[in-house]
Amino acid sequence: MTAPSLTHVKCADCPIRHRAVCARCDSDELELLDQIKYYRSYEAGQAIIWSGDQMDFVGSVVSGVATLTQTMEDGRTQMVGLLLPSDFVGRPGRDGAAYNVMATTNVMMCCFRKRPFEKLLDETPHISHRLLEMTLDELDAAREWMLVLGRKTAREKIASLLAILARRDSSFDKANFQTESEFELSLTREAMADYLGLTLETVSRQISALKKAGVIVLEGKRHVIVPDMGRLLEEAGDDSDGGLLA
Amino acid sequence: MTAPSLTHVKCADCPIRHRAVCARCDSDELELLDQIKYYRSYEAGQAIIWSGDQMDFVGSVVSGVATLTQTMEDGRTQMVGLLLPSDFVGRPGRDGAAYNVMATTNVMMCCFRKRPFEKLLDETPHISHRLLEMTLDELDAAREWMLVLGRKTAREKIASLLAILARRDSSFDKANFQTESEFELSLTREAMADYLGLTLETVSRQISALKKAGVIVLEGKRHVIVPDMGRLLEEAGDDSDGGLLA
DNA sequence: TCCATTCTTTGACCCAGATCAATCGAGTAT
DNA sequence: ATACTCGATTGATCTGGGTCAAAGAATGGA
Repeated sequence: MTAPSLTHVKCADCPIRHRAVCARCDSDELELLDQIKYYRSYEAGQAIIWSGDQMDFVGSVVSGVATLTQTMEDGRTQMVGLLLPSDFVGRPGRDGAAYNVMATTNVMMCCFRKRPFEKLLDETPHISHRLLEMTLDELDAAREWMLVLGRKTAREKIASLLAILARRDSSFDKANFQTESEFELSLTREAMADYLGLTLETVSRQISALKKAGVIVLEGKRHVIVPDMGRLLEEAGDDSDGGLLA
Repeated sequence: MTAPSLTHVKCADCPIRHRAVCARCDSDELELLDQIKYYRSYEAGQAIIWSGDQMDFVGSVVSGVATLTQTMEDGRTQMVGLLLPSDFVGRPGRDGAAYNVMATTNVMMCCFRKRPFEKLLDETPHISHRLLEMTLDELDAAREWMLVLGRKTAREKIASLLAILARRDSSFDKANFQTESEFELSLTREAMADYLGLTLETVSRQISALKKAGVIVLEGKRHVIVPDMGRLLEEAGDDSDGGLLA
């Protein structure tokens, strides 16, 4: 179940202690990866990639939060992915970007030049294997989100999003299942609305409602405390474990 | 762009002229595939897989239509994927099924026993490579559907679904772009509703509206004629090519 | 300090789509 | 024929969330 992580592998020579590809790589392969690797930072609000642009790299988020969004001509936008640290960006085998990628907070990306990375992929089965696994995980996540978008109420949508963020945030440790969690809410109300297929007003109202009901506690506007994760998952309409133990 | 298809490869010894894995395979590999391959048919309405079940095979749809659905405890259901001929089912590297898979019409599946298929995947980079490509395509499709679910009106949703079906149905040839299309609508109003995050009544009303507006013509309840694909795509809120030429 | 800007909250009202209910075929079993 | 079923249609009504509008926070210049 816990395959060698493609990310979050400590790396002695890397200032941010982040090796963005594969724990199973031998030192020659890591050498190759280092040669095609570079870091790049983006400021909050800045575009990382515009839909349709040529993409000459793939990579993964080291720190910060970025979003994948799709837009219709009339301006309606839908977030189709949330990129948290360790998430992969880019599509080997295709040049044009299919989505807008925006930095929500300041973002540090670990990038690999695309052509050499694709070459490496062809020559190194376990990297390609791991990438397949990650893509299948993303597909599962996207499909879970389709249920949220299609069938959940506004309140359930908000609770689902908060549950995801709580789960992904460092302070929540799923192995040592704890009922309390606490995290920084790095999305604006509008970004949440775009993720949930709602308006920002509805997001604000439902957050207030969850606050009033004691499901969450807000410190300031952005710091969220969840006194009881079970309660939050109930509000999200998830079955008891909410996929946390999956 | 048009990589060797994992499916739809003619196969002399196969009664349905469908080789479900890879055009680049050499004859030894095809031999191996044949050894782990079997066909299985399902009746309309029958479950192919229940969420949570052990899955001992992966495979692809040869004929018919199947659906991937997720269900909440209270019965709300959301279709998260539509499986048309050539679509792949199953997740190498995971045993439990994550969704319900239901046969909407009579379905013929080409199955591969899972363990040997995974072994083949490990040993045959181009199969694994092709599977990655297909998974990335599915991910794109899922994300496109998130936009539909989150931001489109009921009418646009119906038009989007009809456009997808028209595109996938044999009679529509995207290389030779034609303005008219015609296909069999193999989903009930309820199944469409589950795909679109609507109720079956709304689906029925919007189909009636599109019919009245001349966007589609119905012969009986299930045979759809689209006099002008451009018009349909407009109704779907898609940009002009609607991804048809992507 | 005082704007100005950006994000957020809250209120009042409205409407697209849900809900509830009745009816209408088209099979098909009796 | 008649009665049942299952899907589809259509109508009447209700409501969750959208829309429009105003007013609070928080931040950052000048």
